[in-house]
Amino acid sequence: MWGHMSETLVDQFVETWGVMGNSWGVNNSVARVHGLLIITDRPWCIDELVERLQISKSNVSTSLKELRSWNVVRKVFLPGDRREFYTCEPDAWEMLFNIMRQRKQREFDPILASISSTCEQARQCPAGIAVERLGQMKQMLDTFDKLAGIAFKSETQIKALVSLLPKKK
Amino acid sequence: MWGHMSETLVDQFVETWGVMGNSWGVNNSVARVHGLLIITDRPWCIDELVERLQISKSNVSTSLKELRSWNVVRKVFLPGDRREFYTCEPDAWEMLFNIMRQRKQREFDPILASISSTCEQARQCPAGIAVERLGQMKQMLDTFDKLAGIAFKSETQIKALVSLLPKKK
DNA sequence: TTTTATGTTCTGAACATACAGAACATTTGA
DNA sequence: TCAAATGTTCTGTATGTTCAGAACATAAAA
Repeated sequence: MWGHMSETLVDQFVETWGVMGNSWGVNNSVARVHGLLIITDRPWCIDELVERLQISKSNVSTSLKELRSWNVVRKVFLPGDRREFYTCEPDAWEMLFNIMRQRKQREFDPILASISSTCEQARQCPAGIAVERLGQMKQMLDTFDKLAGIAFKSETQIKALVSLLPKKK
Repeated sequence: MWGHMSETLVDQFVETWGVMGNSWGVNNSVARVHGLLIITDRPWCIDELVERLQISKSNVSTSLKELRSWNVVRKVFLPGDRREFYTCEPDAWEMLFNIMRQRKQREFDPILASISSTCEQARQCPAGIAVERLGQMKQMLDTFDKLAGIAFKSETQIKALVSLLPKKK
């Protein structure tokens, strides 16, 4: 009806996306819902997702909430239908950048702040291995921070650059 | 005895490193052992770690095994001591690259293989949204694979490049 | 050999996470 | 109003993870 790929192949992709989520600390259901939205690229409502993925409505509901908080999924309304439909960011790279931005903000920035604070306190200590190592770590995190800043600011250029890489292996 | 930084600051760093591990799917004990080895930069034996971190010997033992499997910690023998000591990779960037290499191999490569296989099977299907999206995903993962290959091969240059970035915020 | 020092693996209890179903809330149409 | 449709949040159970202590293994010293 919406695509021409067999159900089995869609399942295969959804399954793989779920496994990938696991590696990255994303709940399996969340990742599978996301995978299905990605591969089918059309709006789904909750009950359809329940039926297709065979998971509970509450699970689908919370998974969608999570996905929206990562800015990779959004609500859409279909004319003449009062149900809420969900669809994912259509551009794969844009999706990736959204996720990276969020993760940096939630998981990296607080760590950098914490290390910086420890580093600051350590300035009163006499020099030594520990102080030196702490500085090294902070410097590495700072570099990461800077690189991320550059990448997120020049997103369009990065995507253009990436598209210039040879396509075929 | 080994450094001049206060115990409290070491604890602070170890704690932060543990939290950071959590974000990245690394067990808290594993990350804390690693954090302590990083910040003190000297060989520790199991019983010392038990005493310092107040966790069980079995926990320390398995944590060290895990860290060795990531190539970020290695055994060393001190002359006249039959205990096994453990120390971490001294270069922060080298450490990061080791971890990235391992994670790519364990968590990314199998996903890429799986998606590629699905993609291959989909070539017999008539064109459609799903097939197109699948191709997009594969292309993105391929690009990542290529970039990682380049980065790991030119590790030294990357490190040099990174060191050229302005140091202060 | 036996004992002691050192490390690893096994086991069960405590803790955390995932998730279905129930209960609740809200909106729309009768 | 009330009933039906749609979504969200709560609650208890099942499943998975973490980790201390016990049991086991190995090697050095006595």
